Amino acid sequence: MKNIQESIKEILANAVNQLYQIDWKPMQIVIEATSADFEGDFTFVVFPLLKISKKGPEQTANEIAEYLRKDTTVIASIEVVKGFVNLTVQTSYWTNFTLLNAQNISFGYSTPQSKENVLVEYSSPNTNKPLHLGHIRNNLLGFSVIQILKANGYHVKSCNLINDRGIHICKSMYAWLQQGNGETPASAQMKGDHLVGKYYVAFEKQHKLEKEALIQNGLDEETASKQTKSMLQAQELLRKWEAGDQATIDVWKTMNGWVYEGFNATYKQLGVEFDQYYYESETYLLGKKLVEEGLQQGSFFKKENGSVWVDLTADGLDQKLLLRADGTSVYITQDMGTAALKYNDFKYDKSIYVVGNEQDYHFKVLQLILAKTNKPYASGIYHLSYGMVELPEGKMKSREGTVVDADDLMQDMFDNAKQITTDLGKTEGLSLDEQNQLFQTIGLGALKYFLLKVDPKKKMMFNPKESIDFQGNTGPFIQYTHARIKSVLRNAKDTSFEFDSNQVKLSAFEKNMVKGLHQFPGIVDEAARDLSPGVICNYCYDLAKLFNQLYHEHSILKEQDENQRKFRLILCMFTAQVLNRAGALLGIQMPERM
RNA sequence: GGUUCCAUAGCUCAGCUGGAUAGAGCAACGGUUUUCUAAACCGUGGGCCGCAGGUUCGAGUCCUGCUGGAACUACCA
Repeated sequence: MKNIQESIKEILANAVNQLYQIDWKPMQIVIEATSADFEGDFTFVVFPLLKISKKGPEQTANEIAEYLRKDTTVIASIEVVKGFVNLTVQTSYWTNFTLLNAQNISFGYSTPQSKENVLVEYSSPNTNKPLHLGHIRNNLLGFSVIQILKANGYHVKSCNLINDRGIHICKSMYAWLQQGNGETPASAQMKGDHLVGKYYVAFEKQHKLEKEALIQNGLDEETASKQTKSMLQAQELLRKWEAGDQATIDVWKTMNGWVYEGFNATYKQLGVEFDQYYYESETYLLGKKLVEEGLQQGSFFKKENGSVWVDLTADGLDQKLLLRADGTSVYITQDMGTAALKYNDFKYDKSIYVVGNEQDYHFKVLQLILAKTNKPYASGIYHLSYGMVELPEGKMKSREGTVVDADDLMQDMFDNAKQITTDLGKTEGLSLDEQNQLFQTIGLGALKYFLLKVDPKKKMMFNPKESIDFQGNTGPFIQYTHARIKSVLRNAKDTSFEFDSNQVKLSAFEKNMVKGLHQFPGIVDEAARDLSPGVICNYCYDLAKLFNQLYHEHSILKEQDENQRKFRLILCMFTAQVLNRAGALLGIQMPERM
């Protein structure tokens, strides 16, 4: 069945061509959903036509309306308001649409894996400290974007690049060696990532003390920062690591192992996963090799001290360092290596990096370098840049302890969900396991919706003092709507859907509901185009709102008219289905009851 | 200094490629349950859409300038 928008465009193109002797294709006709304040389903704006019609807006609109009224097979009625032609579609279209799609579980989704190969890299943590709220935004965004792309028919794989190497982990290692007394996650009764994070903080504390002492002795801050005993020792560990010193590598492996265990627990709770892991310790050497190649091709150049650079002044940027004078690699070197490795593994058409907007410059540089060295995958890389999560006092900073820990936050959400659910007396009849499952679902639903509803590009505010809402435009509101529908469906005795759909009359509420459901495929498409889960969130909220209005205005199970009652039940099924599918795109589960 | 991004109700945010009287939630106040889940529904108040120009039949949306904020501009990752 052709979709209704296309049909209307055809009809309009036909009308306009006949009336004004032009040759417009249906493609050129723009229609939009009629504003709620007016009668109609779709609206055609005539202003762009005025130069051709050579008449006023109202007169032109009336001429078109007059022409369209001759054929009522698709369009039932037309109303003209100033330059706007408001079209009302035949009711049978809406009822048929509902019957056809209510039980179609792939409604809104494209044929699987018919489009390009896309690789999405997300999460990409450092291994010296636990995950925080910023990482949660990253993880949820990455996961959701993957689901959205899959729903649109892309062949998608995910990966996580672990920054397991570098001065940051050496800092934790040094502090642990100095102060740890062999402490382990088991002995400390602490998640491994938190334990390693504890030593990172300990390092920073000691480093700060030593730095202040050096400043007292007359050194400037920058020099002092480099000259503390802690920092020199951490640097020494990094050198030993690069030289392959066994004892150092053993400590490194052990501590990273603790961190991975901790990360995996957090990932599992968040519900995110990865097809493939990459480790910086395994990609940076390849990066170095690529720099050497580029040097020989003449894409890069060497300075007197032996450091290697790329000149991007022609592209409006500066010169950028690729290898230090001592031959060690920098961040971009490693990313060149990873890009090559990823392409080799996945042969992607598009490679999406879910990384914060503080690295906009970095990715601009990376893309230019890949293009300069004629890599076939240069044009396919795309930086999905998202804004920082800020606290009322500003940006989160690990070393200053102003971070909202991921595990703590999830625990808070769980506790809040438990509190509210218990207060509302909704734990009755549920086993302890079922209760915990429910608190988890609701708590995470609130958190995920809270983070995903904001446009990814924009920075967002989180105030730890004000807990995340469970009412209004929130995840639990949508989950509640789903549970409410499921409750109605459970109570429905007559589940046969044999009835005369021609007898169904659509009230304003029912029609709004159907129109809302009708939008879903377009929304899924839009979310993929913009790589924005927020689009899905807004849609879920609107749809849930529409259902609650309908629910309040109409009785479903007690409706006397059998045709009408059965149609409403179908609408319920359809709505629950779409909420469920839309929730899946966000990683939000829809409970059967709550 | 340079580059990029942002600015909408007291607060947190929507507003699709320019379209009709700028919308939600929270917070405040008031109402709705003998009836399918009240985590709901309805209502009231609250806006020079940062400022000034420009393009257009039409600008929160596009262009220019200005003000305010953020990030980047490291031989850190």
